[in-house]
Amino acid sequence: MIRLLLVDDHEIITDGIASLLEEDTEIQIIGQCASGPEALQKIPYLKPDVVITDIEMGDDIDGIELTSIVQKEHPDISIIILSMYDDSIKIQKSIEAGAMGYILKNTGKQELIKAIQNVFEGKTYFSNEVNNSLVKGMVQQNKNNTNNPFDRLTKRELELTKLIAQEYTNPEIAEKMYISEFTVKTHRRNIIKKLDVKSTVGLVKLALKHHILNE
Amino acid sequence: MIRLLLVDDHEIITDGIASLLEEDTEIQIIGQCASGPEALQKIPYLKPDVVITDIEMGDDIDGIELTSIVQKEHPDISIIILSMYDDSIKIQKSIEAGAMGYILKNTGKQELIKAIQNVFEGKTYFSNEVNNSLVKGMVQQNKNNTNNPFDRLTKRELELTKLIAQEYTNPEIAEKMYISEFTVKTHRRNIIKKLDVKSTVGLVKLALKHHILNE
DNA sequence: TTTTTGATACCTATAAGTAGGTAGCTGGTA
DNA sequence: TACCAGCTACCTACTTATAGGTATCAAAAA
Repeated sequence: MIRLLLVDDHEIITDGIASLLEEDTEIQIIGQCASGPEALQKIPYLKPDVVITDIEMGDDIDGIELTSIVQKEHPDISIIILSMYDDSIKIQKSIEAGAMGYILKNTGKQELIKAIQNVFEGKTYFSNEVNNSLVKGMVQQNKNNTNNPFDRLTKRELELTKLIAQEYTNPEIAEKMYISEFTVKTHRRNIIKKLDVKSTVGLVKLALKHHILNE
Repeated sequence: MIRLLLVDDHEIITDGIASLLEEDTEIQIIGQCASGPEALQKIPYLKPDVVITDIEMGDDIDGIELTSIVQKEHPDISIIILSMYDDSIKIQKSIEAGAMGYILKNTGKQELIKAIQNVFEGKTYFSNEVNNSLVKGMVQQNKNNTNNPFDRLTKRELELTKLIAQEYTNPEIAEKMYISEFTVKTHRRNIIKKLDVKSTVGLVKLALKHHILNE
């Protein structure tokens, strides 16, 4: 018997799902919440096995944040995102938040039940449609990254940037690159100017964003 | 007519594919290379539309690096990774490098042709099997991230970390948080000690890894 | 009530980073 | 041959960050 909690600010959705699943002998709807805060309040005593939540909700806590909090406080609860959107960024953020499944609101009853059963068993459930959107979005994100600012750097500048991003100090970098610390400082200045960042922090952020280290 | 270049250090693979596609009237094999460097040498004069490459090759340049270089120097060429491995990390790195497709070596002829046609048309092609591995891997990676070092920080420390990662200086942070610069410095020291990083660079790297900014 | 933790604030001292400037040498290109 | 970019190196000057230490107060927990 799977204890299922539904979270969506549209009652018609939670009612619809409840109605859809009412004949299922293995799934028991133990509650319906209209918001993230309400869900967080009720989870400790309702003790669901699986939570299905929408992303967009009217209050401060959206479904992704809810997922993150529930994951942290109740790691045994499996969470499925139920969304209208197959937006790749949202899918990625849901996974990062700890969701075990992501299905769309046009999903049929059979797939819904499959998703619930899968995550209850500790597996993941992402529909083919969601998978395709995710991958297409990742490829597109990468294309939007095509204009790589690090292409503006010379070979030595790029080498030096990698060492900065690996937490070496100027004296350490000087030693590794067989140059003087004066030269390191000059390169740093040129790099920061070329990349139009405020400081080393901005540089490191950009470097990680563009995967200049193979990590 | 799609001009196709094959890159794999196992001749039996490139021969096999060539043989498989020889009856296809829309695809022309214009070359077979046994290594990344060989491919990079030949691409400028062979001018393929599509490159199919393995990942693991004996020399310094693997298929992912090859993809990255080809993408940069010849952005009109579409690249498909052909691999034995459905390893999520490799799939992600392939996408980051610029691959438009990823198929496994157990792929049938029809799917191979579909992949080639798709990427030639500027679309992506990732098999369902690859998609599922990618998503499962991403979820698993996220689970491995569960032990979030930032859980060790207090509320104020976390708030201050976010401001550091947003490139604010100590005086700026002091002003934003209504505290003295001395206190900022003390917090910084405590944070760096708690997280066991070398410096601000390490802190920013960890912060980005754990998505503490909503970017 | 006592202890602990978190937040705040300050001291001294030093290292590291930032920012402006200058200049010479080498190799590649026009 | 002349020019340019990249690399290297140094100067002055200042800001910022790091690192060690100390201490008080308030709130929460034991």
